[in-house]
Amino acid sequence: MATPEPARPGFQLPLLLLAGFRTLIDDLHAELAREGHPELRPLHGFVLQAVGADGTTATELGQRLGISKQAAGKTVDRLVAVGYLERVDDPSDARRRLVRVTPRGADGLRRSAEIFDRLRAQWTDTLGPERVTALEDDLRTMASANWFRLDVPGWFGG
Amino acid sequence: MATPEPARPGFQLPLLLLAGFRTLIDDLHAELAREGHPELRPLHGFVLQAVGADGTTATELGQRLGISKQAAGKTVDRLVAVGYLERVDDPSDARRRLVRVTPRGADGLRRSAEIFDRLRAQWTDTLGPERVTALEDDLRTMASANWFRLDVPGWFGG
DNA sequence: CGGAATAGTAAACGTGGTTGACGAACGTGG
DNA sequence: CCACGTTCGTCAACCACGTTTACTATTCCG
Repeated sequence: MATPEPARPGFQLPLLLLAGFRTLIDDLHAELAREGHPELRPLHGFVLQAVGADGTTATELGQRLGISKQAAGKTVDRLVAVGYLERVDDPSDARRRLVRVTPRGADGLRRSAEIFDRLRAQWTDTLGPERVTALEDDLRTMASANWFRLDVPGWFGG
Repeated sequence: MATPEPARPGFQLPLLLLAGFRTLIDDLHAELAREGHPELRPLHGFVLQAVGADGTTATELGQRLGISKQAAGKTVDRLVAVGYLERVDDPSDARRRLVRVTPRGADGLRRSAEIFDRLRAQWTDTLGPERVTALEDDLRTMASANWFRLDVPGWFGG
């Protein structure tokens, strides 16, 4: 047992996927902080994206993100506190409280999209466009994506 | 503003990387639970891997994982509670408490490696071996991996 | 109109992190 | 040889993000 375990090939794939994701997210938020959005946390971009331009409710947001309505509500609370979301009463249903993106939230969302585009351009500059699209195609094939709805209205701007 | 935003290409890359990672991790833990390790949580495999065969201390574990020694200590507590790690006194330094993988922990680690190998084989069956190695190579190129030390002794069994 | 379904909130809890403080043990220089 | 500085572990308080259970208020519908 003094000899180290041999390297297992399967271990590297998840680590590399995670490292790639973390690299993109870390770069994104470093740049977002530089552009005036230091409070934006990694999850917030997904949430803002899931709220969408038309607004939504906490319950529907939870369904879109694959989390409970309570968790969605608490996340909305935090984003309201930092000024990226707002809650308004729904005049047509007194039970509902519409969640909407504020102008500041829309600015953060727009900048996030631009930064992600630039980061992807860095990947295509280094690897070549074909390699990046091949990588995306392969991940689309293998990632069952049953843990959240990629095709939900609001994701990727529809 | 009634028209939806056009789809931004940069948004998809991080989502796909995350989806790929989550798919692997979810499949791993579903299989681990089937094989007698339902308590093993996604992070635990990384921690067991980082402890390594020779054991380590909470402080060094924190450095390997890029987290504080307090966080590493609490994670070790949880893994001790479920029987995957043990703490023993260091006879050569009364301040230190060595953290070691128990036989049960070693079993979970071995099964994780085998399951990851099988999952990677599924990827090569679907995409072809060249595509998977190309994907890994490209991620190695782009993932700066400055958020944790991939080359630390203990990671990937050396 | 009354019961079922739905939206939101509240409370308690678990997990995984942080920072600050502190005692005990180590090691080294005067 | 001993006092001081460093290191290891832990405690406490806190935050982010998620869960389940329980509850109220409102709306929908037979």
